[in-house]
Amino acid sequence: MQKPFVSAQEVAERAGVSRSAVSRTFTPGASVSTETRRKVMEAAEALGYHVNHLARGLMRNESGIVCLIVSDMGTPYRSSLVRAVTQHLQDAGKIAMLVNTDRFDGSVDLALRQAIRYRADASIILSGMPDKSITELCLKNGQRLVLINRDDAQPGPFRINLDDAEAAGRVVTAFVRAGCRRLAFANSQAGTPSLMARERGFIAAAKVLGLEVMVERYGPTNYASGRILAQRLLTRRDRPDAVFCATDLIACGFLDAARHDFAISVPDQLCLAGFDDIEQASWSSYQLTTFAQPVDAIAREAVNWLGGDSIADPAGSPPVRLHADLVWRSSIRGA
Amino acid sequence: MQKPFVSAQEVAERAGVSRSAVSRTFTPGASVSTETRRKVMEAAEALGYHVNHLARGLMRNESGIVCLIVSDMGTPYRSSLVRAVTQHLQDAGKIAMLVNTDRFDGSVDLALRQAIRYRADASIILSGMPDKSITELCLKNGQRLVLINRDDAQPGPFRINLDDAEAAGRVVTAFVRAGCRRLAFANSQAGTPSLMARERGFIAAAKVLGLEVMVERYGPTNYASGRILAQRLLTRRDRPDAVFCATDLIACGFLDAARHDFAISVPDQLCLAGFDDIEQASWSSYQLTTFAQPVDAIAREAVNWLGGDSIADPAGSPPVRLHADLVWRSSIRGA
DNA sequence: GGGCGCATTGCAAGCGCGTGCAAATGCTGC
DNA sequence: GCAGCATTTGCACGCGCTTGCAATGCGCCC
Repeated sequence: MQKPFVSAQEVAERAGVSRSAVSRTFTPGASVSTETRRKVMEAAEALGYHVNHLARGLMRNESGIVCLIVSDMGTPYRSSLVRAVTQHLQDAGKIAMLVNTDRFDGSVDLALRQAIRYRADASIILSGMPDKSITELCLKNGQRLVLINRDDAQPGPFRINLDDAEAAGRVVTAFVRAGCRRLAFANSQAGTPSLMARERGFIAAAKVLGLEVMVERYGPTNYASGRILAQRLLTRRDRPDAVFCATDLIACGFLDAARHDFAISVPDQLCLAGFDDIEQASWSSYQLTTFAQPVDAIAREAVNWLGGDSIADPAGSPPVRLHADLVWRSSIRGA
Repeated sequence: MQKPFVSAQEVAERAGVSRSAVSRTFTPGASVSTETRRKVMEAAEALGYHVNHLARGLMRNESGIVCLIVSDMGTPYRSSLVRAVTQHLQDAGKIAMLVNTDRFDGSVDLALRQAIRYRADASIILSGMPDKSITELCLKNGQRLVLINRDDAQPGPFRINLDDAEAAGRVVTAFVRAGCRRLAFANSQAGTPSLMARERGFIAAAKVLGLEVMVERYGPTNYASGRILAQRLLTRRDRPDAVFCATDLIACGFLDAARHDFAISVPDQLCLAGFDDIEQASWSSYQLTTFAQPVDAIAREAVNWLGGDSIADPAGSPPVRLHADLVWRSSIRGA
């Protein structure tokens, strides 16, 4: 199709050595004399030679490619996670392949197939849930699998989760300490494991203190849903005085609706908390009290595991559980 | 390193055909009888066979990989662009490889080297500017190059730009129509071609109407810079009554500072415009009048060009120039 | 029945690379 | 000078795939 790239062969000829010498020059830890190495490097430089990683991957059975499977990557939290993961992958000498699964359900499976085709060393799933059969196919082929924030029972993949439920408990404490009694949880209808864990944790912690929780669920996990949820919760006769939003995006929408549509003052008349600590949460129009996703730690954990000899534990290890710090801002009284 | 994947060889044996038959079955347009195709498919299914795209790329001299070179991908505009591009690439049967260049200067060159190593069919540069020598290396090797929103004179790559200057002119009109006379431009210090084009266009259009423009530049292109820029511009004796921010992110910061730190009402006392139309611009706390980046059109344009036989025009074609629609919201009076 | 054209199939070469193995080289010590 | 050793080098094979070419089989028409 196109002019072929320069090959090791050509470099070898120009340098007056064998092709293996070239190969070895670019293979760390191989045996080459400094003299031939110099000659090879010189020729390579002159010709603009770069090792063909496709061919190398073929030989080594290790492509260096890691597949990132993501939906909603235009979203602040997701994009920051993608950023962190690619950064850590690069630092580890690997490269990220990005697959977008926005389009339709089942595209996670398609994405994993794509990962297999390109012989990715691993796939990191940031959203959605693959079919059991396909994950098994991946694992059987020696492809590593990382699931981030999607704690299903499914064993085999390496899983990284947050202490969602425990975090939700901390919010209850904060709300009650601020004098709130009418608690509500604003969730999306996505039903993601981590979202549900927050919801359950919130309800459970409230129950311990003898408090009921109004739960409302609507739409996808975004700003618009937050507005709708506010509409629903703030028009109730027993209007809540404290709302935990499953996500910062929802919280932003909720807060905007509360202030602008209902003229409710936050935090005086209404306490609000979110989750993720997206950048917007810190903007002065929001100043949202929220939980910080340890994005960097998540990425580090995932990439480290990929590097390690994790064959030791045969798919039986429990999920890694990371801590989400509570970031105090002014959407809850009495910081 | 790891259990090898199942190969075409094994499928062939199981199906009782030759390896070529398997290959042809998975090559669209190749000559295979329906009977053998069936047998092959059956065996492939049973064994969980997937064509090795690394090997295929080796033969065809066409990997199907397109390298995306990005910085600040946690940012709303950038991430939405990445999203759109990967989506279009997937629809075109290609796959995106993501390289993050946040770390340091010169990493764009490193990224392009990486693209060459993986024999990417093309590289799309969304941020930063590669060295001339390295782009030449890419082009010489038959790798296609797309530059988005970085209009440097450098010919060779395919370039997609917006009508930044013209858009800036429209803002001036809107400001003047709203009765503003003291115009300002709030820019970052990044000095990106498109940012500078907006600045120059704004100044030029104002001059035509006999108006001077106060220009302030500070820091990177983000919210925090917007706040600082507000600090600088709004403490002037001849405080501006209309500010065009180079970016929505800057505009958000500027608006927040104006409202919360200076108790200035927008748009009554101050008209504001941004650029990009990030999601936050539509949030009710901002309601920013801004220019919509035609993200989808940009992505489509780029991917289409990759598909076409663009060898026809030998690097001499002028940049494609797309139009940025003005989105009217309430940060300028008199919509 | 034989010759012809066509669709299908298998063979084998080759894409660019890594690597085991054996040959070659350099060096040391006697 | 030569055996003995360590280091370096080249050869050749194979990774999984595509594809040109020749061989095979089939149906068709004269």
